[in-house]
Amino acid sequence: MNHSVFNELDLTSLLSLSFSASINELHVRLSELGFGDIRPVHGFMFKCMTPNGATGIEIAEYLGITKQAVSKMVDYLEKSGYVMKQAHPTDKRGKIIVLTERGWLVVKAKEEILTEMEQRLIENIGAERLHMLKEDLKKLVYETNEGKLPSMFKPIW
Amino acid sequence: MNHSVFNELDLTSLLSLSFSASINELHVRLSELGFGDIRPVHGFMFKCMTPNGATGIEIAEYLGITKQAVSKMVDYLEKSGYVMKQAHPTDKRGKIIVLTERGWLVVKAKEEILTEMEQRLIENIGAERLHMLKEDLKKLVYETNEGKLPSMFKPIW
DNA sequence: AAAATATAGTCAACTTGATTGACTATATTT
DNA sequence: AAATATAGTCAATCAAGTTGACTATATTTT
Repeated sequence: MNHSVFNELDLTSLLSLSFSASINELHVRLSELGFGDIRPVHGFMFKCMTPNGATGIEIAEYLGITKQAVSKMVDYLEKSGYVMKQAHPTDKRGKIIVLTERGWLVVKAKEEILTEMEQRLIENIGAERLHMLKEDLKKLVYETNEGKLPSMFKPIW
Repeated sequence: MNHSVFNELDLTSLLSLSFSASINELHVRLSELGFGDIRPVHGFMFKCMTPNGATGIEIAEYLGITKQAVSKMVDYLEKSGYVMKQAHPTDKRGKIIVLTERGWLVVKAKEEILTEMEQRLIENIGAERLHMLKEDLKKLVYETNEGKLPSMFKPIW
Protein backbone atom coordinates (compact mmCIF):
# COMPACT_ATOMS: atom_id res chain seq x y z
CA MET A 1 0.00 0.00 0.00
CA ASN A 2 1.44 3.36 -0.95
CA HIS A 3 0.93 6.71 0.78
CA SER A 4 -1.71 8.11 -1.53
CA VAL A 5 -3.80 4.94 -1.31
CA PHE A 6 -3.45 5.05 2.47
CA ASN A 7 -4.44 8.70 2.65
CA GLU A 8 -7.60 8.24 0.64
CA LEU A 9 -9.03 5.38 2.67
CA ASP A 10 -12.66 5.53 3.73
CA LEU A 11 -13.51 5.46 7.42
CA THR A 12 -14.51 1.79 7.45
CA SER A 13 -11.18 0.70 5.97
CA LEU A 14 -9.37 2.89 8.47
CA LEU A 15 -11.32 1.30 11.29
CA SER A 16 -10.40 -2.11 9.97
CA LEU A 17 -6.71 -1.26 9.81
CA SER A 18 -6.76 0.41 13.22
CA PHE A 19 -8.45 -2.52 14.86
CA SER A 20 -6.13 -4.95 13.08
CA ALA A 21 -3.00 -3.09 14.05
CA SER A 22 -4.06 -2.67 17.68
CA ILE A 23 -5.22 -6.21 18.30
CA ASN A 24 -2.16 -7.50 16.50
CA GLU A 25 0.27 -5.55 18.65
CA LEU A 26 -1.59 -6.62 21.79
CA HIS A 27 -1.33 -10.30 20.93
CA VAL A 28 2.26 -10.16 19.76
CA ARG A 29 3.13 -8.68 23.14
CA LEU A 30 0.98 -11.16 25.08
CA SER A 31 2.79 -13.87 23.17
CA GLU A 32 6.14 -12.51 24.31
CA LEU A 33 4.91 -12.76 27.90
CA GLY A 34 4.13 -16.45 27.42
CA PHE A 35 0.45 -16.13 26.58
CA GLY A 36 0.76 -17.26 22.98
CA ASP A 37 -2.20 -19.61 23.30
CA ILE A 38 -4.66 -16.75 23.79
CA ARG A 39 -6.66 -15.45 20.80
CA PRO A 40 -8.41 -12.08 20.56
CA VAL A 41 -11.80 -13.69 21.10
CA HIS A 42 -10.54 -15.06 24.43
CA GLY A 43 -9.63 -11.56 25.56
CA PHE A 44 -13.15 -10.35 24.87
CA MET A 45 -14.49 -13.40 26.68
CA PHE A 46 -12.37 -12.62 29.74
CA LYS A 47 -13.79 -9.10 29.67
CA CYS A 48 -17.26 -10.60 29.95
CA MET A 49 -16.13 -12.83 32.85
CA THR A 50 -14.66 -10.13 35.08
CA PRO A 51 -14.94 -9.82 37.93
CA ASN A 52 -17.41 -12.53 38.96
CA GLY A 53 -17.48 -15.04 36.13
CA ALA A 54 -20.27 -15.67 33.66
CA THR A 55 -22.43 -18.52 32.42
CA GLY A 56 -21.93 -20.06 29.01
CA ILE A 57 -25.06 -18.45 27.66
CA GLU A 58 -24.00 -15.01 28.88
CA ILE A 59 -20.65 -15.40 27.15
CA ALA A 60 -22.33 -16.63 23.97
CA GLU A 61 -24.58 -13.60 23.82
CA TYR A 62 -21.73 -11.22 24.59
CA LEU A 63 -19.54 -12.64 21.85
CA GLY A 64 -22.32 -13.31 19.34
CA ILE A 65 -21.54 -17.01 18.91
CA THR A 66 -23.43 -20.18 19.84
CA LYS A 67 -23.30 -21.76 23.28
CA GLN A 68 -21.75 -24.85 21.70
CA ALA A 69 -18.86 -22.76 20.39
CA VAL A 70 -18.44 -21.25 23.86
CA SER A 71 -18.43 -24.73 25.36
CA LYS A 72 -15.51 -25.72 23.14
CA MET A 73 -13.64 -22.53 23.89
CA VAL A 74 -14.09 -23.06 27.62
CA ASP A 75 -12.79 -26.63 27.35
CA TYR A 76 -9.72 -25.33 25.54
CA LEU A 77 -9.11 -22.53 28.04
CA GLU A 78 -9.63 -24.92 30.94
CA LYS A 79 -6.99 -27.28 29.56
CA SER A 80 -4.61 -24.32 29.07
CA GLY A 81 -5.25 -23.27 32.66
CA TYR A 82 -6.99 -19.91 32.15
CA VAL A 83 -10.51 -20.66 33.39
CA MET A 84 -12.40 -23.05 35.71
CA LYS A 85 -16.00 -24.19 35.85
CA GLN A 86 -17.91 -23.73 39.09
CA ALA A 87 -21.34 -25.00 40.07
CA HIS A 88 -24.02 -22.33 39.76
CA PRO A 89 -25.20 -21.35 43.27
CA THR A 90 -28.92 -21.50 42.53
CA ASP A 91 -29.39 -23.27 39.19
CA LYS A 92 -28.24 -26.87 39.12
CA ARG A 93 -28.19 -26.87 35.30
CA GLY A 94 -25.89 -23.88 35.14
CA LYS A 95 -22.16 -23.47 35.53
CA ILE A 96 -20.19 -20.33 36.23
CA ILE A 97 -16.98 -19.91 34.26
CA VAL A 98 -14.38 -18.03 36.31
CA LEU A 99 -10.79 -16.96 35.71
CA THR A 100 -7.97 -18.89 37.35
CA GLU A 101 -4.90 -17.16 38.72
CA ARG A 102 -3.29 -17.55 35.31
CA GLY A 103 -6.42 -16.10 33.72
CA TRP A 104 -6.10 -13.01 35.90
CA LEU A 105 -2.48 -12.67 34.89
CA VAL A 106 -3.52 -12.33 31.25
CA VAL A 107 -6.19 -9.80 32.13
CA LYS A 108 -3.69 -7.68 34.06
CA ALA A 109 -1.08 -7.97 31.31
CA LYS A 110 -3.67 -7.03 28.71
CA GLU A 111 -4.72 -3.96 30.67
CA GLU A 112 -1.13 -2.84 31.08
CA ILE A 113 -0.37 -3.26 27.39
CA LEU A 114 -3.51 -1.43 26.31
CA THR A 115 -2.75 1.40 28.71
CA GLU A 116 0.76 1.66 27.31
CA MET A 117 -0.60 1.73 23.79
CA GLU A 118 -3.05 4.50 24.63
CA GLN A 119 -0.24 6.35 26.39
CA ARG A 120 1.87 6.15 23.26
CA LEU A 121 -1.00 7.52 21.21
CA ILE A 122 -1.38 10.38 23.70
CA GLU A 123 2.26 11.26 23.14
CA ASN A 124 1.50 11.40 19.45
CA ILE A 125 -1.86 13.16 19.21
CA GLY A 126 -2.40 14.48 22.75
CA ALA A 127 -4.79 13.50 25.54
CA GLU A 128 -7.53 15.79 24.31
CA ARG A 129 -7.54 14.32 20.82
CA LEU A 130 -7.57 10.79 22.23
CA HIS A 131 -10.56 11.73 24.34
CA MET A 132 -12.32 13.16 21.30
CA LEU A 133 -11.41 10.08 19.29
CA LYS A 134 -13.01 7.79 21.83
CA GLU A 135 -16.10 9.96 22.14
CA ASP A 136 -16.54 10.05 18.39
CA LEU A 137 -16.14 6.28 18.09
CA LYS A 138 -18.78 5.80 20.79
CA LYS A 139 -21.12 8.05 18.86
CA LEU A 140 -20.43 6.13 15.67
CA VAL A 141 -21.19 2.80 17.37
CA TYR A 142 -24.24 4.11 19.16
CA GLU A 143 -25.67 5.70 16.04
CA THR A 144 -24.86 2.85 13.68
CA ASN A 145 -26.76 0.60 16.08
CA GLU A 146 -29.69 2.98 15.82
CA GLY A 147 -29.50 4.22 19.38
CA LYS A 148 -29.03 0.80 20.93
CA LEU A 149 -25.91 -0.31 22.74
CA PRO A 150 -23.99 -3.01 20.90
CA SER A 151 -24.99 -6.47 22.05
CA MET A 152 -22.02 -8.35 20.71
CA PHE A 153 -18.38 -8.03 19.95
CA LYS A 154 -17.59 -10.39 17.16
CA PRO A 155 -16.39 -8.74 13.95
CA ILE A 156 -17.65 -10.47 10.85
CA TRP A 157 -15.23 -11.17 8.02
CA MET B 1 -23.84 -4.32 27.60
CA ASN B 2 -24.94 -1.46 29.84
CA HIS B 3 -24.04 2.21 29.54
CA SER B 4 -21.31 2.32 32.17
CA VAL B 5 -19.57 -0.73 30.68
CA PHE B 6 -19.82 0.89 27.25
CA ASN B 7 -18.42 4.20 28.49
CA GLU B 8 -15.37 2.63 30.10
CA LEU B 9 -14.22 0.67 27.06
CA ASP B 10 -10.58 0.81 26.07
CA LEU B 11 -9.65 2.11 22.63
CA THR B 12 -9.07 -1.33 21.13
CA SER B 13 -12.53 -2.55 22.14
CA LEU B 14 -14.03 0.63 20.75
CA LEU B 15 -12.19 0.09 17.47
CA SER B 16 -13.51 -3.46 17.36
CA LEU B 17 -17.08 -2.33 17.93
CA SER B 18 -16.78 0.53 15.46
CA PHE B 19 -15.38 -1.69 12.75
CA SER B 20 -17.99 -4.34 13.49
CA ALA B 21 -20.88 -1.91 13.43
CA SER B 22 -19.71 -0.22 10.23
CA ILE B 23 -18.94 -3.32 8.23
CA ASN B 24 -22.14 -4.89 9.47
CA GLU B 25 -24.30 -1.99 8.31
CA LEU B 26 -22.51 -1.93 4.97
CA HIS B 27 -23.20 -5.60 4.31
CA VAL B 28 -26.77 -5.53 5.56
CA ARG B 29 -27.41 -2.77 3.04
CA LEU B 30 -25.52 -4.50 0.23
CA SER B 31 -27.65 -7.53 0.98
CA GLU B 32 -30.81 -5.47 0.56
CA LEU B 33 -29.53 -4.43 -2.87
CA GLY B 34 -29.21 -8.08 -3.90
CA PHE B 35 -25.51 -8.51 -3.09
CA GLY B 36 -26.03 -10.92 -0.23
CA ASP B 37 -23.33 -13.28 -1.51
CA ILE B 38 -20.55 -10.74 -0.92
CA ARG B 39 -18.47 -10.95 2.28
CA PRO B 40 -16.34 -8.14 3.78
CA VAL B 41 -13.14 -9.77 2.53
CA HIS B 42 -14.51 -9.57 -1.03
CA GLY B 43 -15.00 -5.85 -0.65
CA PHE B 44 -11.37 -5.40 0.33
CA MET B 45 -10.35 -7.61 -2.56
CA PHE B 46 -12.33 -5.45 -5.01
CA LYS B 47 -10.52 -2.43 -3.60
CA CYS B 48 -7.25 -4.07 -4.59
CA MET B 49 -8.58 -4.84 -8.07
CA THR B 50 -9.71 -1.36 -9.01
CA PRO B 51 -9.36 0.03 -11.51
CA ASN B 52 -7.19 -2.31 -13.61
CA GLY B 53 -7.45 -5.72 -12.01
CA ALA B 54 -4.79 -7.57 -10.06
CA THR B 55 -2.98 -10.89 -10.12
CA GLY B 56 -3.70 -13.59 -7.56
CA ILE B 57 -0.43 -12.98 -5.78
CA GLU B 58 -1.08 -9.26 -5.52
CA ILE B 59 -4.46 -9.93 -3.97
CA ALA B 60 -2.99 -12.49 -1.59
CA GLU B 61 -0.40 -10.02 -0.33
CA TYR B 62 -2.94 -7.24 -0.03
CA LEU B 63 -5.32 -9.37 2.02
CA GLY B 64 -2.70 -11.27 3.97
CA ILE B 65 -3.90 -14.72 2.95
CA THR B 66 -2.38 -17.48 0.79
CA LYS B 67 -2.61 -17.55 -3.00
CA GLN B 68 -4.55 -20.82 -2.68
CA ALA B 69 -7.18 -19.08 -0.59
CA VAL B 70 -7.37 -16.31 -3.17
CA SER B 71 -7.75 -18.90 -5.91
CA LYS B 72 -10.79 -20.36 -4.15
CA MET B 73 -12.27 -16.93 -3.56
CA VAL B 74 -11.83 -16.01 -7.21
CA ASP B 75 -13.55 -19.24 -8.31
CA TYR B 76 -16.46 -18.43 -6.04
CA LEU B 77 -16.72 -14.83 -7.23
CA GLU B 78 -16.43 -15.93 -10.85
CA LYS B 79 -19.34 -18.34 -10.41
CA SER B 80 -21.36 -15.58 -8.73
CA GLY B 81 -20.55 -13.27 -11.63
CA TYR B 82 -18.47 -10.60 -9.92
CA VAL B 83 -15.05 -11.19 -11.47
CA MET B 84 -13.40 -12.66 -14.59
CA LYS B 85 -9.97 -14.04 -15.30
CA GLN B 86 -7.96 -12.56 -18.15
CA ALA B 87 -4.70 -13.69 -19.66
CA HIS B 88 -1.73 -11.69 -18.42
CA PRO B 89 -0.39 -9.53 -21.30
CA THR B 90 3.29 -10.39 -20.78
CA ASP B 91 3.48 -13.36 -18.42
CA LYS B 92 1.92 -16.55 -19.73
CA ARG B 93 1.81 -18.04 -16.21
CA GLY B 94 -0.13 -15.13 -14.82
CA LYS B 95 -3.78 -14.16 -14.89
CA ILE B 96 -5.37 -10.82 -14.24
CA ILE B 97 -8.52 -10.86 -12.17
CA VAL B 98 -10.86 -8.06 -13.23
CA LEU B 99 -14.30 -6.92 -12.15
CA THR B 100 -17.30 -7.73 -14.32
CA GLU B 101 -20.13 -5.28 -14.81
CA ARG B 102 -21.82 -6.80 -11.78
CA GLY B 103 -18.59 -6.44 -9.84
CA TRP B 104 -18.51 -2.73 -10.63
CA LEU B 105 -22.12 -2.42 -9.46
CA VAL B 106 -21.08 -3.64 -6.01
CA VAL B 107 -18.13 -1.29 -5.91
CA LYS B 108 -20.33 1.68 -6.78
CA ALA B 109 -23.00 0.62 -4.29
CA LYS B 110 -20.37 0.19 -1.60
CA GLU B 111 -18.95 3.63 -2.23
CA GLU B 112 -22.38 5.21 -2.06
CA ILE B 113 -23.26 3.47 1.18
CA LEU B 114 -19.93 4.36 2.81
CA THR B 115 -20.33 7.98 1.73
CA GLU B 116 -23.82 8.04 3.21
CA MET B 117 -22.52 6.57 6.43
CA GLU B 118 -19.75 9.17 6.68
CA GLN B 119 -22.31 11.85 5.88
CA ARG B 120 -24.51 10.67 8.72
CA LEU B 121 -21.54 10.80 11.07
CA ILE B 122 -20.78 14.35 9.90
CA GLU B 123 -24.33 15.34 10.83
CA ASN B 124 -23.64 13.92 14.27
CA ILE B 125 -20.10 15.07 15.09
CA GLY B 126 -19.35 17.59 12.35
CA ALA B 127 -17.02 17.53 9.36
CA GLU B 128 -14.08 18.84 11.33
CA ARG B 129 -14.29 16.12 13.95
CA LEU B 130 -14.62 13.45 11.25
CA HIS B 131 -11.50 14.82 9.62
CA MET B 132 -9.66 14.71 12.94
CA LEU B 133 -10.96 11.21 13.60
CA LYS B 134 -9.56 9.95 10.32
CA GLU B 135 -6.23 11.72 10.82
CA ASP B 136 -5.86 10.26 14.29
CA LEU B 137 -6.69 6.76 13.09
CA LYS B 138 -4.08 7.08 10.37
CA LYS B 139 -1.53 8.12 12.97
CA LEU B 140 -2.50 5.19 15.15
CA VAL B 141 -2.07 2.74 12.27
CA TYR B 142 1.14 4.31 11.07
CA GLU B 143 2.67 4.36 14.53
CA THR B 144 1.49 0.91 15.59
CA ASN B 145 3.20 -0.39 12.46
CA GLU B 146 6.38 1.35 13.58
CA GLY B 147 6.39 3.90 10.81
CA LYS B 148 5.57 1.47 8.04
CA LEU B 149 2.39 1.51 6.01
CA PRO B 150 0.15 -1.48 6.66
CA SER B 151 0.80 -4.27 4.20
CA MET B 152 -2.39 -6.19 4.71
CA PHE B 153 -5.99 -5.82 5.64
CA LYS B 154 -7.09 -8.99 7.28
CA PRO B 155 -8.21 -8.59 10.89
CA ILE B 156 -7.19 -11.51 13.05
CA TRP B 157 -9.75 -12.99 15.40
C1' DA C 1 22.69 -21.69 -24.93
C1' DA C 2 21.80 -24.87 -21.32
C1' DA C 3 20.96 -25.76 -16.68
C1' DA C 4 19.33 -24.35 -12.38
C1' DT C 5 16.28 -21.83 -9.80
C1' DA C 6 12.24 -18.94 -8.95
C1' DT C 7 7.43 -17.69 -9.68
C1' DA C 8 2.10 -17.91 -10.90
C1' DG C 9 -1.39 -20.65 -10.44
C1' DT C 10 -4.05 -25.17 -9.43
C1' DC C 11 -5.31 -29.55 -7.12
C1' DA C 12 -5.89 -32.29 -3.04
C1' DA C 13 -5.78 -33.21 1.82
C1' DC C 14 -6.18 -31.32 6.16
C1' DT C 15 -7.10 -27.93 10.22
C1' DT C 16 -9.77 -24.82 12.78
C1' DG C 17 -13.44 -22.43 14.50
C1' DA C 18 -17.56 -22.16 13.89
C1' DT C 19 -22.47 -24.15 12.83
C1' DT C 20 -26.96 -27.15 13.32
C1' DG C 21 -29.45 -30.90 15.45
C1' DA C 22 -30.32 -34.24 19.02
C1' DC C 23 -30.10 -35.15 23.76
C1' DT C 24 -30.09 -34.94 29.28
C1' DA C 25 -31.05 -32.70 33.40
C1' DT C 26 -33.15 -29.12 35.82
C1' DA C 27 -36.47 -24.91 36.08
C1' DT C 28 -40.55 -22.57 35.21
C1' DT C 29 -45.23 -22.02 33.68
C1' DT C 30 -49.81 -23.69 32.94
C1' DA D 1 -48.97 -32.89 37.64
C1' DA D 2 -48.09 -31.98 33.04
C1' DA D 3 -46.21 -29.17 29.61
C1' DT D 4 -42.81 -26.20 28.17
C1' DA D 5 -38.45 -23.67 28.46
C1' DT D 6 -33.56 -23.38 29.55
C1' DA D 7 -28.30 -24.65 30.49
C1' DG D 8 -25.14 -27.36 28.91
C1' DT D 9 -22.98 -31.45 26.21
C1' DC D 10 -22.17 -34.64 22.30
C1' DA D 11 -21.82 -35.59 17.47
C1' DA D 12 -21.91 -34.49 12.71
C1' DT D 13 -21.18 -31.05 9.42
C1' DC D 14 -19.67 -26.67 7.19
C1' DA D 15 -16.79 -22.82 5.74
C1' DA D 16 -12.70 -20.56 5.15
C1' DG D 17 -8.61 -20.93 5.63
C1' DT D 18 -3.91 -23.71 5.71
C1' DT D 19 0.17 -26.80 3.97
C1' DG D 20 2.24 -29.64 0.46
C1' DA D 21 2.76 -31.40 -4.14
C1' DC D 22 2.51 -30.36 -8.88
C1' DT D 23 2.66 -28.00 -13.85
C1' DA D 24 3.97 -24.44 -16.78
C1' DT D 25 6.45 -20.45 -17.68
C1' DA D 26 10.24 -16.85 -16.42
C1' DT D 27 14.53 -15.49 -14.82
C1' DT D 28 19.20 -16.13 -13.32
C1' DT D 29 23.53 -18.49 -13.29
C1' DT D 30 27.06 -20.91 -15.37
